[in-house]
Amino acid sequence: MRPQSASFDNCCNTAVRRAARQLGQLYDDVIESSGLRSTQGTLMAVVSNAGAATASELAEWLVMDLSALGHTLKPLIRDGFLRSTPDPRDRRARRITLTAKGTKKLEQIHADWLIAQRALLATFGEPEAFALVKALDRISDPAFADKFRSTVQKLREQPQRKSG
Amino acid sequence: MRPQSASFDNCCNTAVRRAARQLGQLYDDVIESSGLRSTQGTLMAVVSNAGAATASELAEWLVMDLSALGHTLKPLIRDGFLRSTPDPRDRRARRITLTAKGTKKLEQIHADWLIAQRALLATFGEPEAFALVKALDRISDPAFADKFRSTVQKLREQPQRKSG
DNA sequence: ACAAAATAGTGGCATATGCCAGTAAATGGA
DNA sequence: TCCATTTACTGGCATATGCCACTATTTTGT
Repeated sequence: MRPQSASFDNCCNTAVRRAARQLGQLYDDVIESSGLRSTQGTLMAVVSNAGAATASELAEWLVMDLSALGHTLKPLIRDGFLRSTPDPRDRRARRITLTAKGTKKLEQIHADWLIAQRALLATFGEPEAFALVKALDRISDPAFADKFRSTVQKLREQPQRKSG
Repeated sequence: MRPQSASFDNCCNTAVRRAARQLGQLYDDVIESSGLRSTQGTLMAVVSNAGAATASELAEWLVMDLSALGHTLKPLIRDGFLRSTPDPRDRRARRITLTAKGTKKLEQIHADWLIAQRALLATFGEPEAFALVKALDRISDPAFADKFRSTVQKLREQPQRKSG
């Protein structure tokens, strides 16, 4: 099979999803002994880093739908790794924090993650890996989304204008 | 919030998943009028390109679990875009093909996808976009997965060896 | 102060994706 | 030929993720 239909060549969306599946499988295997998935590890790391953020804040950083985040938080709360406590100053909001159990689990995951990180740098190349993360972060930037959307808008208003 | 916990800095897995969500939302919006998601568009494009591949072959190219692929094929078959016919030469296998309806739908999606592709190249930069796809394709290559796994193995056998 | 609008979450439904167990068929020896 | 193994798929269960509708609060405009 050719790498991809000529008509849909170089589709960044296709490529990024496929790579996400590949990396997900590789990282899941590495942290397998923790009993958690790499997606859950990421979520706990972000929660830990944020300290006591609201679901909205976490969703924004993760570029994730708020309700989707709520769904993914559920098993982690159910299993005692995370806690969701009402914010006394805004009774609509809840603050997401790590429990003691969650903190310990995150440390365990971190040890395994280090292996994965070293393996990635060694097999993909350090500068290449850093450049890749940088490019991906640029795509995840809300400013990129804004620019993309307004460009789509413009392209739709004046269809394929002949150059020259 | 800092870009990410210092301890989990430059996690390629986290970055690629986040970018996948972002691009997914952007591309889904662009092809929204088709009634399909960009993941489904990708799947149909791959099926079209493959001609009459088995689920196993499609799953391999997509770096996707076979049963996961089976699940995602279901709604497209149910809605008449794809067809799954038994292979007479190997009665375990089934050949996945586009229906006439699916072919027409894919053409419609392609027109929208072209807009998204032009917008991506314009906002992210052409050389940067091509380089990104190339890097992602390298990660999706089975050879990369093999190298990664064997490196993990080695790192586990001889933990952080002091250099020098 | 009050009503309209914005914000924060939750629950339901649908697709996306993975693992495991089970079925069916083909393949590879002895 | 016959059985063990491998291959192709299917179904069940769980998480991942998004959209929409709904509830509860807070904020805003007058």
